[in-house]
Amino acid sequence: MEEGLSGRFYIKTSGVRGGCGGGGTKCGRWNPTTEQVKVLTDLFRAGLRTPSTDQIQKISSQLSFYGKIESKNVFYWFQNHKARERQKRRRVSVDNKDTTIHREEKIPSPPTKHFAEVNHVIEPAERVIQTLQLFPLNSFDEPEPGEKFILRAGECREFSHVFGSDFIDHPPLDLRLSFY
Amino acid sequence: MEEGLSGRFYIKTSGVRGGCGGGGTKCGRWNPTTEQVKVLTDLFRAGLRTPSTDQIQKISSQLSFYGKIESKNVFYWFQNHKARERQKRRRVSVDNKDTTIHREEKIPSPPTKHFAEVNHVIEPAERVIQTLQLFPLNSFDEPEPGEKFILRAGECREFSHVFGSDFIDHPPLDLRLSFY
DNA sequence: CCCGTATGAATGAAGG
DNA sequence: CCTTCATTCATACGGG
Repeated sequence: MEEGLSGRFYIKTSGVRGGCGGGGTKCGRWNPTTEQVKVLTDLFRAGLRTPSTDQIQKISSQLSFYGKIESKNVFYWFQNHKARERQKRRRVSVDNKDTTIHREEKIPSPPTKHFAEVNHVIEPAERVIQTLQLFPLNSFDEPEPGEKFILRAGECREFSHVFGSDFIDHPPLDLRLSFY
Repeated sequence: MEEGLSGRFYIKTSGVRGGCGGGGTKCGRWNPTTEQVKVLTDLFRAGLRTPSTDQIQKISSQLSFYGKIESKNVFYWFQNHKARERQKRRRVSVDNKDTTIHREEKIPSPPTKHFAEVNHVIEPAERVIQTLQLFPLNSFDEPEPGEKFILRAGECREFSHVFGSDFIDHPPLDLRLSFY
């Protein structure tokens, strides 16, 4: 979607916050104008993926007409755009792969409060206990200071202890999540 | 990005918590069910901060049992959760240091070079109509499968067709961007 | 209804 | 090229 202007019509040319347009304001980060985005997108659509330094220069120059912009912005733009499209594609494709165990249509869970409702009821349907064997390997970043655990690659294959150690209200199974 | 997102007239779902899927309602954004949130939170508490693509897939699959969900939702969830925790932590520490004062000064990002900012400003004097003759040579990567065009070295010097092919609203010039 | 807050989503910028 | 961080935008909600 188009940045913050998705709906708002306020011109982004003049940065509201972090805007660089204002008199002598230093900008935190480039905020492309719609025109700039458009051109970049078109170029991308046309097939441009990794512009050379030269091209970046030119594009940047051209786009500077629409607003402040630096070469690196163009560089990053393509880099990000490409990477994200790829990632999106990756995720989507996998999502499509029906990895899901859609049993039946989700039962409309009416009660949805933030904290209340701790005890989730297991529907009288067939109950399936599936093991969430995530974390086959490196998966954890160092917890922020103060974190209780530090789980790292290969050290944990399940969250048995984790879930068991806390006041989890899931059925106290390892990282098994009971579905029904 | 382009995203078919109606930036404006979003027809957002009725807002049945976590029940976007039910009844064929179209949802604008994922609304996690309590169970989903719970599991995610637990995983987070357990120390998981940045799940790999793989893990994201698995988690997503598991959670899809509780309701509609895509991998990107999981991805974003962790991204946001981590960021916000950090942000909160930061706020706190700042608060401790200087209470009341809302620091507005945003130290312009440490001069992280990298790009020899060659950005030259186009003099308002000379009116130039520069042709974006990009792509003098290898500039395109193979488009992801599904890409419409495949422009390669030397094949295209301008994007006339590109721009002309769409509903561009720029002044309908080739890839010429008219500067004054 | 309007507003404040929590949080999903997007993306610029880096680092590796 | 990949992954991660910071920031910002857009909503969903609940309260007044």
